[in-house]
Amino acid sequence: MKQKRTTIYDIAKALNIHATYVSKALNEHSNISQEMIDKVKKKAAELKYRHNSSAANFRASYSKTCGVIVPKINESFFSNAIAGIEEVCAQNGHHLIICQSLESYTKEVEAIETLIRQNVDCIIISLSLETKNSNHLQEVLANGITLIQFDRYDESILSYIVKNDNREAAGRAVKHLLDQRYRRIAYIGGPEHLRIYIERKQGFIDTIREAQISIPYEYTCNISLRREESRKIALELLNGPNPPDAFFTASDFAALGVMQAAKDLNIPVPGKLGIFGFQNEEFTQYLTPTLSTVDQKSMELGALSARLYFSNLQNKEETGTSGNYKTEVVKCSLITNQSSVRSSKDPSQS
Amino acid sequence: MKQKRTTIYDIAKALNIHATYVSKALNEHSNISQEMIDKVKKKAAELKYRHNSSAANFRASYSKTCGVIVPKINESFFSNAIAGIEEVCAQNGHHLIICQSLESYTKEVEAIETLIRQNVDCIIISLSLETKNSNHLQEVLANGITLIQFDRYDESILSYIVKNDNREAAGRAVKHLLDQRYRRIAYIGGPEHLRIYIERKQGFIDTIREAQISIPYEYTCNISLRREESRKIALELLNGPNPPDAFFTASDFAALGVMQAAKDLNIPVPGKLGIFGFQNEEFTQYLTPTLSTVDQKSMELGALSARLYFSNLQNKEETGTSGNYKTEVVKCSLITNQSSVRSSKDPSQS
DNA sequence: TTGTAAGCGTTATCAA
DNA sequence: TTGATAACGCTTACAA
Repeated sequence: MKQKRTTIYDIAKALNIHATYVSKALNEHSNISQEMIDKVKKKAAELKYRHNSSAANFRASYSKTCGVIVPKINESFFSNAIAGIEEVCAQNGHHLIICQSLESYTKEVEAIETLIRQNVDCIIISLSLETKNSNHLQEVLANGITLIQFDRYDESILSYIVKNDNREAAGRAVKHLLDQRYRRIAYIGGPEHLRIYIERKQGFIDTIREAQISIPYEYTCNISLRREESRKIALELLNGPNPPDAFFTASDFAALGVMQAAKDLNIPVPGKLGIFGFQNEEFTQYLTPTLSTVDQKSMELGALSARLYFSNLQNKEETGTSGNYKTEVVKCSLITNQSSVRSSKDPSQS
Repeated sequence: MKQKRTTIYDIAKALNIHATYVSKALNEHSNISQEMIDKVKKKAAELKYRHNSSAANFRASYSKTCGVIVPKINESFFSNAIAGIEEVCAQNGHHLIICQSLESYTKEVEAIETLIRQNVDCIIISLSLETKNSNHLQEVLANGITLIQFDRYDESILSYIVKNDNREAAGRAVKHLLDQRYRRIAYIGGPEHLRIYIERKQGFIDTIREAQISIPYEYTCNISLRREESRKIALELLNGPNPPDAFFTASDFAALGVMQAAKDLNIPVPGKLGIFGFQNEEFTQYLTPTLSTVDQKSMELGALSARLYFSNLQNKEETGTSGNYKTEVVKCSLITNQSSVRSSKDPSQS
C-alpha cells in the first residue's frame, strides 16, 4: 500500500554509479571527491531520499533505541523521569520505546520480552510494585542488553542503578518533623521487597531512635501507597487510643490520603498534625496547606540513567571493555512546605 | 561486544533442518506437522531463541511502531494522552516511539525527520505552539505514513484529526459563568494560528453575544498561555478602570495565573471573581478553591487517536483501500469546581 | 577514486 | 511435508 520510498539504489541508478558508492558519499567517507558528495547529496534531495535507519540499524545489529519501562506514564514522577531520559537520548541520537507496566508483574515481563525482540540497546526500568522476581531482568542481561534500574530497583541484579539517598533523605525529613516539635511520628511505607522502601523506613527508624523516642508497633506500616488505602490507615491511627501527631510517608499519594483523613476528622495541619511526603509530585505545591515532600529530582534521575548508558557506551568503544556496573546516587532535597511547619504558637503535644 | 543472539539458523542447525522451515514452524504455518512444530519450539526455548522483530519488520517494511510527538511529555494533558495511546497500541502489538517538541518548531521538524527515518507506520502528533507551517506534515504523508493530529491540529493538512468540541465546550463554560451571575467575563486565549484557540474563542464570543452583552476590547487576548504571562495580564485587567468579574481561559495554566493574580490583589474567588480553565490538568482539583475546568478527556483523546489508526489499518487490509480521513470529536465535560460557583449571598456586580 | 560482494535475520514464493 | 532462493536497504571489507 505504502508507496516505495527512495533508496540508495534509486539514487545510484539516476547517477549511473553504484549504490555502495552512494552510501559512502552520503556518509562522507574519506576518499570520496567533494564533487561526488555534492552531486549525490543533490540528487538525494531531489529524489526526496531519506536514510532508512531501520535498515541500517538492522544491519549493524543495534537499534540506537532505548527501551523504557515505568509503572505509569502519567504520574508526574515518571513522566518527569521520561522527559529527562528523552532529552539525553535525543542528544545522543537515540530513540525511546516506552512501555508501562501499570504496576503489574505480568505486564512488566511482557514489556521486557517486547523490548528484547525489538533489539533495543538498553533498557531503563523502574520496577512495578508487584515485582518480586527478577528472572526477566536476568534475561535482559543474557541478551547482552545494558540494564539500568532507577528508583525502584532489585539489588540482586547486576546492573546500573540510579537511586536517591533514600535513607538519608528520609532521615532528614523525620529530623525536620522532630525539629518542629512533632513527637509521635507514624510512618506509612511501601512494599519491602523493593529496596527503596526498606531504605526509607530505615531512615525513619534510625532517626527516631537517635532522638531516643520509641515507636509504637502500629506506627509503621507497609502498603501499596495508594491514596485511599493510606487514608484509611491514617483514620484508624488518628481515631486510635494513641494518635500520632505527624506522618511521614514514602509517597506523596499516601500523604495525600493522610491529609484527606485529617480533613475528615477536622484536625488542623500543620498545627495538630504534621505531614511529610516523598516524591515531589506536582500536586504537592497546589494543596492547601502545601505538602512538604522530599524532592527526588525525577528529571535528573531519568537524565542520569540515560547518561550512564551513554558514558558506558563511549567507554566500550574506546577501551573495548564495558565499565563496571555502578550505583549512582542522586541526593534528594527537602521541600519544607506548610504541612510540616508549625508556627511557634502551635502546641507540642506530649 | 554484544554476544550474538540465537537465530533460526542456530535452531535449524541443531535440528538438521532448514532455517526457512524453522521460521514456518515457529509461525505455525499450515502444512507443518504438529510434531515438527513442537520439536522446533522446544529447541527454540532450549536455545533461548527470541524472534528478532527488527529483522522481520525490516523485511516486511513496516515497523509496527507508532511515532508520537507532543510538546511536553511531563504535562498531565499529554502524559495522559500518551497513556491512552500506549494502551491501545500495546493491545494491537504496536510500540511507541516518543518525542517531545518542547513547543519548538525546529524540534518538531527534527522529530518528524527522525520518525520517518525510523520507518514508523504512523505519526500521532499534537503541534507545538510555534508551529505555523506544515511542510513537515506534508512530508509525513508524502512518505506514506498515516498522520493523526490530536488537539492542536493544522486544518490545512489532509489527515485524521481527533479534537474536542472546543467551541461548544467553551460556550458551555461561559454559559455556566453567566448562570452564576458573572457579567464582565474576560477571555485569555492561545495563539490563533492553531485552530483550537480560534474555536475556543469563538465559543466564548458567541455565547457572550447571545446573552446580549458587549465585550470590551481589552477583554480578550491571545498569549502563549503560560502561568506568569497570564498572571500579568490578569493583574492589568483587574487593576484597570473596568475590571472583569470573571475569566475564562483556554488553558488551566493560564487560569492558575489568574488565580494567582486574584490572590495578589486579595480578590475573593469565586465571590468577586469567577475563574474557569480548560484542559483538566491534574492540579486543578488540588487548588483552593478547586478550579473549574473543561475536561478534555485527554486519555480518551489519545486512545481514540490510536484506535483510528488501527481501524484504518484493518480497513486497508480488508478492502485494500485506505478509509477517508475523518475528524473525530470528543465531547468535553464541564467540571464545575469551586472557582466558578457562587453562593447565593455573593453579590452580582454590575 | 570507484566498484563489487557479502551479509545482517526474516519470510514469501516457488520447487522438490 | 520439506527445501532452496531471493529479497528487504544498508554498510564494511576488499578489489580494481
